[in-house]
Amino acid sequence: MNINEIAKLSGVSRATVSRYLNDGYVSEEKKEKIRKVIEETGYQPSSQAQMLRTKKTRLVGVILPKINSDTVSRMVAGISDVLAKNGYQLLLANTNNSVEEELKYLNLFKDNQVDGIVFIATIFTTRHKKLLKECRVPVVILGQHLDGYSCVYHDDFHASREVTQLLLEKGRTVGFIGVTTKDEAAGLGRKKGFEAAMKKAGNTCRPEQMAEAKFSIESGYEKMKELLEAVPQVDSVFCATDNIAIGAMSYLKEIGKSIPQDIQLVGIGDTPLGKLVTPSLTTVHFYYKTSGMEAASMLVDILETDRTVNKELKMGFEVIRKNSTR
Amino acid sequence: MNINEIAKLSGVSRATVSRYLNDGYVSEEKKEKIRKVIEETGYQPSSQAQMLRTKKTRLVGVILPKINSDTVSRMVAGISDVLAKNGYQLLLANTNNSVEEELKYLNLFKDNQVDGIVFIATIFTTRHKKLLKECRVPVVILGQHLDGYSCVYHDDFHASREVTQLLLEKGRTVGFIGVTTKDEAAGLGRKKGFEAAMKKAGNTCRPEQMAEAKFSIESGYEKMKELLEAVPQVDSVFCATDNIAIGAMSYLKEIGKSIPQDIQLVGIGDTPLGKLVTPSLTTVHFYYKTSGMEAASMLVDILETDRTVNKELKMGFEVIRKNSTR
DNA sequence: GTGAAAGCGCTAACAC
DNA sequence: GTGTTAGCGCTTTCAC
Repeated sequence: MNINEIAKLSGVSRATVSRYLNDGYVSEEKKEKIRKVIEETGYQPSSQAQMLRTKKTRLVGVILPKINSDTVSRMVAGISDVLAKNGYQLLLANTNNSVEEELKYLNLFKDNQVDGIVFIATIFTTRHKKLLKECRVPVVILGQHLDGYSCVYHDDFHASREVTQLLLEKGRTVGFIGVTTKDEAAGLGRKKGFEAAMKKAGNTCRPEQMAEAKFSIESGYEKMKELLEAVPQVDSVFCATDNIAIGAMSYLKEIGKSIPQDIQLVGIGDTPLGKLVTPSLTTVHFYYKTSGMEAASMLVDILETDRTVNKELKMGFEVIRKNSTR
Repeated sequence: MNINEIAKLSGVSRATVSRYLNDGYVSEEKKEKIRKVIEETGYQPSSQAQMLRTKKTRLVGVILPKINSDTVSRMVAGISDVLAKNGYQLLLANTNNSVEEELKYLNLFKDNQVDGIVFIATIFTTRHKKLLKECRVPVVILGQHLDGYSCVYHDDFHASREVTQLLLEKGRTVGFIGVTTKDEAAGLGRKKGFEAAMKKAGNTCRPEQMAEAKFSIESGYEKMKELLEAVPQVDSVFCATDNIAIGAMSYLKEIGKSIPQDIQLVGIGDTPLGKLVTPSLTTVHFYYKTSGMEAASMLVDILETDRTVNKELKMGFEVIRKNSTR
């Protein structure tokens, strides 16, 4: 069933059917005829032919490191809602945290496989930047900030600083468990926020009080152990993610430390887990789903208006004070 | 940059370039020339034109109820891996648990928008079945069983039965908190498994010992409260999902019941949360990511071999005995 | 308002 | 092995 058959059955030319489907510049009488035929046949225009002809795919590529992650899947939920509402479809590219895969998809998408890209980035290598520059379709970066590109990101610096200040209200010796600073947002941004708060309070953090974990509960457990062995007098610990904090908490409970009396803890991210551990975790809520919606809106806006001006949107946050702090 | 320009630059016809790109039936000499031109120009064939010409999109539509859910996102991770490995791309359709949206996407995909569909289903209405029958592209159903269709599903019945048996080892009065039986898998299947175990043990479960919750922690909390008020002597509770069990647990802890001494609990799903609550939750592990991989493999197999025979794959499970049972 | 005709970029007969 | 040619299904001038 194609447009020619519909035209024949309706007794009009295929151009008229096309007009009916698009601008609607058709007499009422023929409109009605065509409508009826389409309804009877269940005709759907071939999106492939439309794509070829119009050079628009109405597809948005979403490149992300890991779909089965709480934060990422929330972002995708937001992206998906906005795209659907605007008549775009979502092409999902899961890179499994591999830089090579990221580059592969960026390269695949960059020449009009899709109309636009939402890139949930982790780190930017020079190869990333090169490919991004070569991109012939608009890109919005989500979760990271990159100069010269439209992006939606979280205020890691201030979130981290505020939550550290909370620790400092009742803390003397503060430990830090971060993640790799190659990650500008969760790594570098949160570390700087932590340091800013410490400096302002006139407190110091020697290198042995600082550890670098992976993004996992297990790693949080390990690093907490190492940190406490190196600096037994620690009475407060900043963890760059909730998962790390939860791992740290489980180690502390295991060795009989009471939280927050002996040691207080904070995380960042406000994951479901953090609400359920005992004591519940003091953390920062980031609006992940909302940021996904914002990024998608930004992209749709660029797509619909051919605007080229870059926007940078820093999302707010909320400190969630629970029972893991004194 | 299109195939004509590449042909001109390489000094061959565009058919030869096409052969180079596809079957490779080209002399070494010309191969080399074409290779060089493609490398220099960074040419990528237009996938839209290929789709139109070949009637293959190399796209698989994945229809799912909610992407930001632990089980679904794990399935998608598995699907995504297998599709990528086989050169397919993943078109994500998030229905937000709306039947209308499900039908919309099924309708959208059914006439060759995509080469195949993975449908992570919840419930099947007659309209679902009608649309599925009209589908001109292969469909694999994931997470539910539907006669006459290829599907990959979890053994809810036996999982539920086994975990109930575990409760019955040390339990007398067993409560049940399920979910809607419109959901054949998590609702009906698990309920039947529970009842089978009860019957076999010569135990009975009166209506007031059975509740129906939504898929949320909050709902588990509510239903546990109602159940305990209706039947105070309950000493064991079967919960159809981990989240429900976690909600139930938080209510029980709140009113000072000790788990598992006063009341023992089981869930199903082995979610990350269940490992972290205190006491850790006895549950059943389903291989969600693996089932996603299996479903995608099944679909790819159908796509590559034009086979039409339906397969039904029931995935195994593992009972995870933790500390919420006596 | 409507139809004829061109052509998007590619693949697949077919002829050589 | 290679080139010529037709045509996938649609949209978009252009002329009427």
